[in-house]
Amino acid sequence: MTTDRHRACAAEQIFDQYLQSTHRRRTQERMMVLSCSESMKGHFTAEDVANQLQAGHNNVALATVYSTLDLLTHCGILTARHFDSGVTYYEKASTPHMHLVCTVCGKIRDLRDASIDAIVANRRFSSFTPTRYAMTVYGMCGACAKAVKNKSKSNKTISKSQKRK
Amino acid sequence: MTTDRHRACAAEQIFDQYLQSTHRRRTQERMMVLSCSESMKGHFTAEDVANQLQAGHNNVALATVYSTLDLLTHCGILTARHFDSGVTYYEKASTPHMHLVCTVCGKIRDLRDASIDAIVANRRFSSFTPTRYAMTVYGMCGACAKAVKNKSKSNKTISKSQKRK
DNA sequence: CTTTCTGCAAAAGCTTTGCACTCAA
DNA sequence: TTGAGTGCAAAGCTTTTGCAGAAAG
Repeated sequence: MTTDRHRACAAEQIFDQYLQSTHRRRTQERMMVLSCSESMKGHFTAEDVANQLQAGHNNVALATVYSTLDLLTHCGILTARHFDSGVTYYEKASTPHMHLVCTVCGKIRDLRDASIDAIVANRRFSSFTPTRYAMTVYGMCGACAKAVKNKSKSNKTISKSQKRK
Repeated sequence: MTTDRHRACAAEQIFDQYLQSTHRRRTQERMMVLSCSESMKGHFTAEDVANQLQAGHNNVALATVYSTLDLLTHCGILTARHFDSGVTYYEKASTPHMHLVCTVCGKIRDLRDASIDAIVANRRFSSFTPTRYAMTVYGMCGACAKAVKNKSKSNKTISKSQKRK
């Protein structure tokens, strides 16, 4: 709670400064997209943000959401991710970590592993200079494994909200 | 050379058997997409295949290319990859490996690292059961680093053929 | 012959762009 | 006041779908 609020506060300061230094305007829409992003749990899409804002009767055009998410990514508040679909997912920027993606229900879990970080940091890639890595492990989450075991006769129990494309 | 031809031969056998066992037809178009894929170096897109076939006066509709690449992926001849764009890249299936992607010119390099394989194979992910991983390291390739160093005044030397989206 | 596959074109899904109007500075 | 930002709609790109005609078995 407190941590989240602190983070949101810090994010606003970072964004303010970014807007100032790049001579952009501090519009209501941009601030709404920021606060909505900060309120999101885990991974979300541009459409998720637009929908959530709409639900709160704070309509912001999808095009504006996209452009603001782009700004938030550029100033380091968000990180953009691409998994096995054409959709761009955003998440609050944090320390490097890998993602566990369930290929059945689509759920995405974050997982930190120091040994991966160490490999990227210490390995030599000959003339290639690394700046960041994306590590995704695909498989089946516990819930889906249980569902498969329990009900092997009724096929496909994909929770609609999780399935994309 | 010889290895490539052997591989292509094996791929044709695998595909033939896959088509038979799934009661699909062995059409000229499917075989053309297969042989074109086998002749490709590194990573390629559906459009690359369609263009190459067209160049050889063997037109195959893009929709057919997509559907065949999908079959080839399902029977294990190709692997589909998604980097930081909405485009699907294909490559000949092989042992697990990571990708080095240059964020300047877009070049993709394969790199095998046993320690990554070992981490995924031996690590416990609590209730999550892994089936495969995708590890991508983003950064700058040697050629681009050199270009930046030599010509810091002339900006942007992105080779058109490599740049996507 | 029968049924699947292809080609073409149209549609779909995500994202970007163009333009007149709005509003932050 | 004024030019950057917004909303809306239209376009762009990659990928998928529908359907009449082609061809594999």
